[in-house]
Amino acid sequence: MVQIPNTPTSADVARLAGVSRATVSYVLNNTSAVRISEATRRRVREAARELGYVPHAAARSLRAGHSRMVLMPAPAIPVGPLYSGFLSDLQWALGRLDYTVVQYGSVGLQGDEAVRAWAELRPVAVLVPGAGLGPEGVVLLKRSGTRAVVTLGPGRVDGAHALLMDHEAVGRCAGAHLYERGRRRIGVVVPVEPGLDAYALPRLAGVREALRGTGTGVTELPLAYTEEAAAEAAAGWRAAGLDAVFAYNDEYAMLLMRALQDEGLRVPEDVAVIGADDLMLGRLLRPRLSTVHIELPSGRALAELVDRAVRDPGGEPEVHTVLGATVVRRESS
Amino acid sequence: MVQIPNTPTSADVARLAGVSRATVSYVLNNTSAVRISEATRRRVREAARELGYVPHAAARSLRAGHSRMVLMPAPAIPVGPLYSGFLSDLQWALGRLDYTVVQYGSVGLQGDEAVRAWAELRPVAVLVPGAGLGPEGVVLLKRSGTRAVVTLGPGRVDGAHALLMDHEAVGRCAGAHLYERGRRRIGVVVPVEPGLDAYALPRLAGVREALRGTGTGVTELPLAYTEEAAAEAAAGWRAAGLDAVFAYNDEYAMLLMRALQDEGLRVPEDVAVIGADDLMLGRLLRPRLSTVHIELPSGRALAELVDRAVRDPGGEPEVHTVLGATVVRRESS
DNA sequence: TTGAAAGCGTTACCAA
DNA sequence: TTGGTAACGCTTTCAA
Repeated sequence: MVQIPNTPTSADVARLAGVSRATVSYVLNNTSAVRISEATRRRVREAARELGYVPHAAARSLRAGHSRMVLMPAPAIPVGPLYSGFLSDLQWALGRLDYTVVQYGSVGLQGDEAVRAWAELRPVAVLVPGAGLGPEGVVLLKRSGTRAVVTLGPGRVDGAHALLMDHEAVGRCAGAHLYERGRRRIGVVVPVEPGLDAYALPRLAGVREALRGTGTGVTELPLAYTEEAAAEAAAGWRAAGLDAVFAYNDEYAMLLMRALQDEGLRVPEDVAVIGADDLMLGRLLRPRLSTVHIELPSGRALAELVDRAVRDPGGEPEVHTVLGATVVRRESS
Repeated sequence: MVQIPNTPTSADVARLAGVSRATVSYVLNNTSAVRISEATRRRVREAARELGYVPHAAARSLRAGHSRMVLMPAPAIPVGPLYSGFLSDLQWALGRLDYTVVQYGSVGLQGDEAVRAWAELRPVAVLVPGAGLGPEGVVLLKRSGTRAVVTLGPGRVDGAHALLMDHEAVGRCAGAHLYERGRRRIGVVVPVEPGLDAYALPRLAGVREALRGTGTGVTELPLAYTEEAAAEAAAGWRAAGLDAVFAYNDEYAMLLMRALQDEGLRVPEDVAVIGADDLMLGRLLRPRLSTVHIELPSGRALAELVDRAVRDPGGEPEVHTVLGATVVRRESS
């Protein structure tokens, strides 16, 4: 008869090896404060291997009073290659520092509820992209033992470290560039898709700021990511009389540029188009798409910030302005 | 003097409310087997709120002997909108069933090591995309209490449930379509980027299968995702004499199509091009890009599979072939 | 060099 | 209606 195999515990390993649980712990954790004979070590390891023993992280961190888990809410919207690469880097760098990165699927959880769910896991650090965390959230996390809270997004939050992703700078770049190219009636695409406002509105504000006092008109253009919406926007273009558009990012730019061309407008003669994110695909269009190249912070730098913050939880919150924005002019502007 | 606030435990809540820890647990978990007076309930809740009490998930699952955590390794490569959407759906659907989805950052961990790291968290279920899990991994996970292991990828693994993503079908679709359009010398792009082989090779195999016995030549085309690589491939095109190409996906297709056009080749007259994934951007090209539309399983269906498997861990592994593939002919083929 | 035992925060059983 | 207590798996201090 087949025995349903119960999950082996360190006690099982101890029994099989003929030692105490303490000894098992010493051996498997290479505790240097205690000398264990080589023979015993082998017996223990062998027993662990034989049973397929895997330590229980919950029990361990319960006993230890802390974990090495860095928690991030999983992004709810599709992220581009830029951010994906950054995430991979970050995971790698934190892994090197012996942290474990875990993305928590918060889909469907609302602000405070989500924060409580994160806090239940007692992560040593929490990294929050975007703007979904308020000061109360930070307090709640710290109360439940989180040693470092880092936001990465447009604004800073009281009590948390911040990597300020200055999306206004993206808009400023684009706005200044279009102005310099002689454009004076500028449209700015603001996607209607939910969840993008956190980036789109600062970009719009950046354009406005760059053009303040120049007498240049800035028009907000809500746009859905569909061909129909783009065609509609293009159809009304001549009436609106815009001579340039900053299209939020390269994808919206490609969509809109095609619609404009189909409407018989010449790019860049009649209307200049610029995107953002410097996607490879933008170079393939004709005319080649101008874009704002965005430089994210290195994963290593962020990992080091996290590590510093964890080691000195009482320290002043660090605030870094990251995100380099530079115009890459191609042919569409 | 400011007291460094220790994380409040249920004992603290009990003390403040003047009741026992047991009562606190009853109230906060709405245990229906026990009747607690409304006055006590209020006192307990009030105390919990005041202290900012958040239960300790590790302690809870240690006591309970199980958790509701569904673990997935975090994808190491950028994923497109298709897969992102699927992930969001899945998280939402599992959330509805009261599971918590956690993506484990496995960057830098090798096969067995990664599996052990997952097992340490004692997830109730593990979902593994791709082909990184072997039968020993499944055994290890089950031994440490994982009630359901589901792979989602090209092949099945002993002991695990499988959602077979039949990428060969994608290739078969594309191959059959190109043949039907009269093409007889077909190239198939295989990205050189690491991590894509798991999808690219089955797609190639699918093309081969579709054309077996027809006397149609199938040529494997390694390609990097850069303009230079694409230009080089295009430069050698006439010599190779291929009259069609299935370009792995829409992004590689867009890249290659541009390079071919720049080389003076007419699409689709001289060479037919088809991609896969049905990205919006493919519709914006001229000629519009033909593609293989891929239908992933619904998040709800997978969530239900997971739930079934968790409830009946002894049951036979289910194997479902998912991933509907249909050709969307536009103008490039 | 090894073992016994305490305790981390919870919950569930059994008494009161 | 409420409280005491044991147990989950692990690490670590203290004692042998």
